[in-house]
Amino acid sequence: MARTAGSDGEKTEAAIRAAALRLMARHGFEAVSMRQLAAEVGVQAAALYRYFPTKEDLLYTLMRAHMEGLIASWEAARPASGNAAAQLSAFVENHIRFHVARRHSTHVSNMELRSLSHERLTHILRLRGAYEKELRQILRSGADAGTFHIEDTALTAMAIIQMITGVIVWFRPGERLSVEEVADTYHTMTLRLVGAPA
Amino acid sequence: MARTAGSDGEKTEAAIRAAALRLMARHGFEAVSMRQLAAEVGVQAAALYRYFPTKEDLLYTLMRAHMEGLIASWEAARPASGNAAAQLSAFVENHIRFHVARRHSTHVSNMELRSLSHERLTHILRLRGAYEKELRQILRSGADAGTFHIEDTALTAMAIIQMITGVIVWFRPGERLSVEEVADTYHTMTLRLVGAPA
DNA sequence: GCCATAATTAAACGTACGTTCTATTAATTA
DNA sequence: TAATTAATAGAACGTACGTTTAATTATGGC
Repeated sequence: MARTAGSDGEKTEAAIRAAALRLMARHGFEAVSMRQLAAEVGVQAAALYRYFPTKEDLLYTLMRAHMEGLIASWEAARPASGNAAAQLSAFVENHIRFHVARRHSTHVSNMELRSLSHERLTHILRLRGAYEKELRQILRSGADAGTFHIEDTALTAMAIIQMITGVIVWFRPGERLSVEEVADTYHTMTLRLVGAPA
Repeated sequence: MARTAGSDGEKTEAAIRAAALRLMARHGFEAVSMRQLAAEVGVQAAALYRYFPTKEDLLYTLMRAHMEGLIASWEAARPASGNAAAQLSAFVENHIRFHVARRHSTHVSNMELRSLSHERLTHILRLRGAYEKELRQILRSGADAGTFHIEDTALTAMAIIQMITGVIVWFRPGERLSVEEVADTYHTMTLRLVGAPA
């Protein structure tokens, strides 16, 4: 056999991406073979190479899409003006909503950095750094205005990011709490964490 | 060649453990081959099988040691009495000190759970659950006493654990901040997070 | 209906993997 | 010093990996 009836490049590529995220989130990048991925898509392994030149290219594409999506999401959600507390609330809410809606992608992006080449790792880390800088700026502006009480901006930013990213480790949609409730509680905790008045 | 001059089982096993933690923390469990590990130890791959029957056994041994060490460390550090705030401070400080002192072990224990068999995964998660329960009890007692203001105990416990475990992602000893300063700042942030009075 | 091209299969390549087997040497005990 | 045991080396086994090559079939424009 060769080309199959109804085959379509765009659909196949999308199916590969989705299957890769699903499998890699569960088993890890190294543990997922190209044959296993192809089987999940319903295709032969060689067909994957029409869309991604190497396995690492596939990983890099997925990670870049995740980070660029996160940054774009924040740019769309960021309040045009408003005080630091409002900006921080928007940041926390956007972060949690984005990650909960993309569990697989988040797991892959957080766990598989070490499988990237140095060059590509650097690029992904640059994107991540730009995103985290947004949070540091919010914290600094709140501290300057006297709204927040912060000992160390960089350290507090890392603490907040780790706290709110960690949601996806335990959160399961459809269980005890809804995304809204979770986001709301984290938002409250974050504001207390930075010493903002209730 | 066969047995080498000065070879000693205890030393070799300790060397294997240390090398495994170092390599697996950097490259991940799946990416480290038994031959690579053996080379790091200065031994042939077959020699590893005298100490660990399979690669997964090695991982399990390392993870169990990490979790049991963490629990033992907390049991030794836990204040015999004292209010919830003091207990929480001790918990945060112990957690950060323990993990910073065991960077490699922590990375492996946090990242490689999916490489364990179901049975062994369950056992490690049980240990982790027991440890986290300690924190939830502290939070609950503080909330009951009116010292803490907590919306959701389980959620707050996860948020705190993720925040303080995340230290090892960015902390590098010998740089800008000392472990003492980091632990101190996290301790302050944690108390604010649970609404404890300054 | 023909032709260019897009999409895919089937088979193969070389390599590396986890693990096992057997032989060999060092240390320990008697 | 002889016998026993502990610790390792070296080679091999079967399997699975990422990737490449060549052939084959479906699709869409004329």
